[in-house]
Amino acid sequence: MSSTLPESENLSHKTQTTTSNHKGNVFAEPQALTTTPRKVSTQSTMLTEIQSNMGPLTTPTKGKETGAGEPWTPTSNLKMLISAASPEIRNREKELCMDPEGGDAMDPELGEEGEKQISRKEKSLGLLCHKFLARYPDYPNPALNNDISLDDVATELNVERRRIYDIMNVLESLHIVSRLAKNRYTWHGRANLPQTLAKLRQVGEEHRYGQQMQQIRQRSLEKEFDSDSEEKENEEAGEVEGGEQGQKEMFFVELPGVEFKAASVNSRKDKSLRVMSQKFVMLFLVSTPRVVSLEVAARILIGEDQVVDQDKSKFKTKVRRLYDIANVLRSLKLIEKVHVTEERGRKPAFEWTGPEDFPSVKETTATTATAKRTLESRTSVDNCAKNLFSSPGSKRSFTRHPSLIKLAKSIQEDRRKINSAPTSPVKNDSSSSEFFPTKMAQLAAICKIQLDQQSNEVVDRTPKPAVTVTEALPDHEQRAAKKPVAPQPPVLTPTEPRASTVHLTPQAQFTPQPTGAMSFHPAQCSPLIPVLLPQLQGGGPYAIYMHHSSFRPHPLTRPQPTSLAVRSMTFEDKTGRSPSDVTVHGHSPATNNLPTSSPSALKRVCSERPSEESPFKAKRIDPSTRDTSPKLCEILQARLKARRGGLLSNRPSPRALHLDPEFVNTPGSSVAAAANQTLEQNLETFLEEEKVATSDSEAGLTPVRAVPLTPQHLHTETLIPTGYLIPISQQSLFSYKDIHNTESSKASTPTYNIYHTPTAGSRPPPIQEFTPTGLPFHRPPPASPFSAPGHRFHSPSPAILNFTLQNLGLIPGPGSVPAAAYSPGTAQTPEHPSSVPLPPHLGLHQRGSMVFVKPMSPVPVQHQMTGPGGQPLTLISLQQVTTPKGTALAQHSFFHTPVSLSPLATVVTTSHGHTAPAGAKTVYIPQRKLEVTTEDT
DNA sequence: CTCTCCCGCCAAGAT
DNA sequence: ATCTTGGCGGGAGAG
Repeated sequence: MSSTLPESENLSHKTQTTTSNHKGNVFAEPQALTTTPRKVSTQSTMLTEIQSNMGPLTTPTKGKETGAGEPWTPTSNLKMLISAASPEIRNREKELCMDPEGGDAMDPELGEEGEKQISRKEKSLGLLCHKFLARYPDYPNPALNNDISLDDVATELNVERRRIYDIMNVLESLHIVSRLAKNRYTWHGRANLPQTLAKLRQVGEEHRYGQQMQQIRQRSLEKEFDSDSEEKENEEAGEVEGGEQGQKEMFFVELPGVEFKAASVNSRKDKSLRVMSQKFVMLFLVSTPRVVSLEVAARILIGEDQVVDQDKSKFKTKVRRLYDIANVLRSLKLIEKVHVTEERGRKPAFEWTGPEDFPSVKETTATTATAKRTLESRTSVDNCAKNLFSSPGSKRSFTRHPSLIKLAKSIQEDRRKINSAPTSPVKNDSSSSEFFPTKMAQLAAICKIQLDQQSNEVVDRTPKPAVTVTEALPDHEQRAAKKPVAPQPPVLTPTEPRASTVHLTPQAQFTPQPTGAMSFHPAQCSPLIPVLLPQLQGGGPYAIYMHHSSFRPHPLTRPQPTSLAVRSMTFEDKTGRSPSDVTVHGHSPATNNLPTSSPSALKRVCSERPSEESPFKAKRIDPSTRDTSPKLCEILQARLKARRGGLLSNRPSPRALHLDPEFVNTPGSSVAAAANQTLEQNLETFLEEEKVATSDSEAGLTPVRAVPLTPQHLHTETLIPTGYLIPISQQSLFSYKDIHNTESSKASTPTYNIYHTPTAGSRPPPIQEFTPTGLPFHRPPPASPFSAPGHRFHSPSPAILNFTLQNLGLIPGPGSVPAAAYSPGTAQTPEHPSSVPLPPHLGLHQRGSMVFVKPMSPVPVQHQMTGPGGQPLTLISLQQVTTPKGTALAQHSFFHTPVSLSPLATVVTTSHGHTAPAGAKTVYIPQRKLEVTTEDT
């Protein structure tokens, strides 16, 4: 109420008389209207809208305000709500992570205070971004259409379009969204983030940003000494860096595999925001302390151009932009503001709080190499497609045209098919992977997230050691605490204002650093919780990218695995024992792995840094590529796709959607079917495994399965578990990892983990602790050596054991259905008895059926979803129980398909370092399956 | 004061 | 020509 409104605003307000048009599609915000018509509120909103009037017709253009009958903008409510929330809260949110609950604010009618003070903060880009992010899940189900309409968003959030562009540009730079067409963007969420970061890091290294930063820092010091405040200077220094020269300007870095965002790149010389944002992120990724001061960043960013002049103005402008970017990144929780106290004083800076892991560069490179190969082989067609879309530089003309994009996609598909051809050895080209990887990644991510969430509760991020950070910390801590579990976020329709607040909650969940944070957690909490996590490494798609720049000759020579090991399982111990038909192709030395990670953290658990993994992945990939498996995958994939398309319509409920539809649908796929039959036998074994797994899941154990895959394959994965979460104990995971890394690495053994669904209960962290021994099953008695104390992770998951045993023949096997019986889970789960919602029976016995959990997105993604209630869909919908077949298939596919590891896998793998004495533990699991695949074919 | 960074003009491109 | 994107920098709020 206070009168003090910014005058301008008041003035500006125009009535938004424009009520009239709204295009239909826009959904209106339901709610709306709040009582308070506050003029105040109106202010900004209206502005934007006005012009729009004209637009109505053809394009949906800006909507005017939602028409709804009320003139008042619905959004205004939002604002009000927000403002209503106490400022402190708001701040807190901003600073803290997201916050969870948040809910407070809303109800009050708020009418009262209204917007009154809309302090600048309320309008901050960061807050806006938050609101924006709250509307979409971090890991959206790829199946859904995750389109974002700028108009709608602008309307709903009640901001000018201009502001949305700022956000979108940054998000696009991280591949969180990609531009589809004119007013449309597609939401990818964080699924691609790991890849993107890996890529950016790589590029950053190539550009030697680290060095440049160093130089700049030094320079500045020198200057100081000198006395200067002025800047005279030497550009030379800048030039020296030279890094720039090389690249001159870098273009927008894309993830080829992922989607081509081709369109996006376009025009406007890609100067700014987008590129700037990427560079900025790169700085963090390459700088050792992970802290980058604004000044340094600005300098580097300016760099290319004329370092020389360094006008103050230019600098200033750059800084402004950096703030804009930083605000968005902050909302993403990738960075946090801090102050660096340097010699002279404290300077504003930002610290990276995002994921550290993600596939290391190496991987990337490896990938790259692979890609190269691929390229070589690639057909011209491919190239064309790629070039058109991927490379920014060239072809701008096409860029935005939607039709082209489609064309390109179709081409790629074709290509894919071609590749799949048996003969072609090569294959995997990045491009083909396109979405799939993404999807996979997403799925994986989802799982991961859930895990994270669970783990998070307790955890916090470790304090960062170095950096002199003076401020902010407190908040962070709090934020760390974010909400643990799932919440049920009230799902609101996006439109709703209130919702926004609410949304936060959900977001929080997601956000909580699924990606990055993890690293931290481990350190602290590790003891109890398993955090595990996963880093997502790669999100799967590693293989994909190709960088122009990066081609390096890395010939990775890897032995190709002749065998197709499709999946390998590992189980502990028994080193030799594993029936390996799996091929272990030589293990690579896997040397790397250095954990950059915190030394301190070490807890064994934590230890695993993803980075290490990289090697593995690469290897895995390779094999897979070569292997037949890819083919299968492709085929399946193709089918799936086809099917998917059809199916989509079918899907019953939205929830189902969340899960991967494809997955569900699968049954239909002829291929799969065929496979089934043939496979069945084999499958059964698998099934059992599964069952076990399931049961385990409850228990908390995770069985792992690995399958090699190439990115392309990934999509196949889709089949897999996307939605499917099963609880697992982390420990088991780790152990697997270890195993893998050592030897199996090469053999691609992806593992997949099962997580519990959140709903399922939050399983308490402690669970991990229990050793598998509890299991009903026995472990293989003999070999227990692995159990040796040293290993950090003790026992392998029972499931695995079972599996192996079965294979070995020790256990009865498939025939008996025992899964349920086995279900170790029951026995084990100590903790949350109650929690378990999905009891064994569900998962377990339905063989086919899997438990699906809704992926996290509480948020109603698309408007469409509202339904199920805002509730997060909880859980589990069993999938189609009805369709038995389908389910069955699904499973099969599940097994068969080479799974990508993607993030999940990575997770698993991580721990190398720790692994104890290596040799002993590693166990390989036999994978049988390839056969299956082969058969199919 | 400095740090942040909102606002929105207005141009470049797309249509 | 209109609309969409988005560079850019004035200038004001926050600290």
